[in-house]
Amino acid sequence: MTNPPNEEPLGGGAMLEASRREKLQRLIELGVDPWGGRFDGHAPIGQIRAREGKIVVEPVGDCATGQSPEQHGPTVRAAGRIVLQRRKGKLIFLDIRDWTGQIQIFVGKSQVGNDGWELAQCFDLGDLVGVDGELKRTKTGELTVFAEKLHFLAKSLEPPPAKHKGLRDPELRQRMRYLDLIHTEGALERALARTKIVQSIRATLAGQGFVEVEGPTLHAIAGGAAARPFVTHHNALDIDLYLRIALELHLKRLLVGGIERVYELGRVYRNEGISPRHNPEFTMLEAYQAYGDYRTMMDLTEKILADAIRATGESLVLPWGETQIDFTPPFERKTYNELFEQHAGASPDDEPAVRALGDELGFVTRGKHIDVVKNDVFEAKVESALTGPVFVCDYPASICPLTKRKAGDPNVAERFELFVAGMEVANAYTELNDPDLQEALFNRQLDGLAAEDSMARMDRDFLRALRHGMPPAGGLGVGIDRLVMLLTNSPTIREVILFPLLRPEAE
RNA sequence: GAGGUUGUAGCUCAGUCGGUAGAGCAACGGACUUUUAAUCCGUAGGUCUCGGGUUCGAGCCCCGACAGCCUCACCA
Repeated sequence: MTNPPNEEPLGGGAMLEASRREKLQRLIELGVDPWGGRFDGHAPIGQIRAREGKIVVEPVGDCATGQSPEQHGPTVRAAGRIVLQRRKGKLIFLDIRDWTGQIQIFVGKSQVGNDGWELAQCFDLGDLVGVDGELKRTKTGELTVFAEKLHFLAKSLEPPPAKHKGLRDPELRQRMRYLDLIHTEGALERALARTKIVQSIRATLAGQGFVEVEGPTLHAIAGGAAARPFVTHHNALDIDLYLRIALELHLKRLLVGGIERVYELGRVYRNEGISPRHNPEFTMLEAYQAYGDYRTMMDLTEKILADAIRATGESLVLPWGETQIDFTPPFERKTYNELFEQHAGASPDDEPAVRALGDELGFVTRGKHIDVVKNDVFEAKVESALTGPVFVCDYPASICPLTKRKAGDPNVAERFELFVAGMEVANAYTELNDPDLQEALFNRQLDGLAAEDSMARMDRDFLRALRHGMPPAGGLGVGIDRLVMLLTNSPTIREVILFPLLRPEAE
């Protein structure tokens, strides 16, 4: 390539793009639209590969002379992105990839003719092309489409990453997820696995008679969880609104309204930090079943998980890092106190010992309710030990403001959290439907929590709904992103969220 | 928000003691009709993240900013 005179020599990146633009120009001169158009009748590459058995080998000639036998294969049409290119004189070997697989294309000058050969001279790595040809094997046995006609479908003007190492920089992988999906081993599969999991969850719930609804994402009162909300503003009404932090309170209104099995699977927003397990927007499932309780939701949880794993085509024993997790139901069921005793090294009923543990761990314990201290200790000492899957059952009532108390023991709430690999992936209650107790719990400031962080925002309409009578019910929440992490062996939430929050790119 | 760590060609990465900026892939030119990360010959490509400072001299040392990652905090 020569630079026009009187112009600055191009830098590396600009030079790479210029060479591609030159080929784009050449395509136009050949009368080819570099941006292609509708391309009918092509088969997914995975399906094309499955037709390998249709290749017929006729041993013509003499085997003794080493003459290669004649092959006849099916005529196929494929479309995909060029991911590798090997030019060898008047031959080109292309590897093209679509979302079902990858296959080699043989382009010979005499086989595709001068027009086809000229077209192939305009190919760059990353271009999208189509091909008609015969499916056969090469001398070395590689399944190959022997091109008879080439089609240009779209030009790629940016150079792709290093052809085998791909994108390594996690920042680039997240900012340019499109490149990550193309070039990172397993990235596309993981994205599609997430879709399969979500589809499976919807199918399981539908099979159990649940209906899906869409609650509001803009809330006047952000309730249903203890989290700081994002604030936004409605201009016409001139009011501040909050992005929802949970689905709970509106779904329960629908329970009052007679939608007896109801769920929502959608995005919630929490104005908090980012970590390998947290993204400010994440996907939550909440499901409510009238006349059930938290045990009903345990069975449902097991079914949702087992179905989802089967939907991804995996066995119920899944790899997780260096270890494995067995998701075969039923999952272990242990009480909170039992696990506390086992892993924290103190009796949960021995208040001085629990407080001492809290002090030891560096928590502020003074003036805090014993259950808050106990839960701090639990989170620090017990949760990480729960490789699970294990249902942690029967939480201290005072840290569960939306949960029904156990009959005969007002200090214990009918709640479970499902832990796997030290992560909470599900949280379920026997839902509190006593409006007076609910109001009292909203009113009671939880010890040690600032008002803006607590559940203590009063949603009066929700209480009014409860006063109209909510059926006793079981409710379940599942963090979909974390579930997908576990089911796809992904160490960070950023691997399973296509576009995680990043600071804006500097200009 | 705090601490640690990383930032060098389009991508992946080297860069010694502070002394003229390196490789592989990709690109460009050439050879090659069954390659497999093709090979071989040649060419070009740099605001060393940004801004200060120390120094005769900074990719390297110091200060600050920006961004990613890790740990912690908030939280699920």
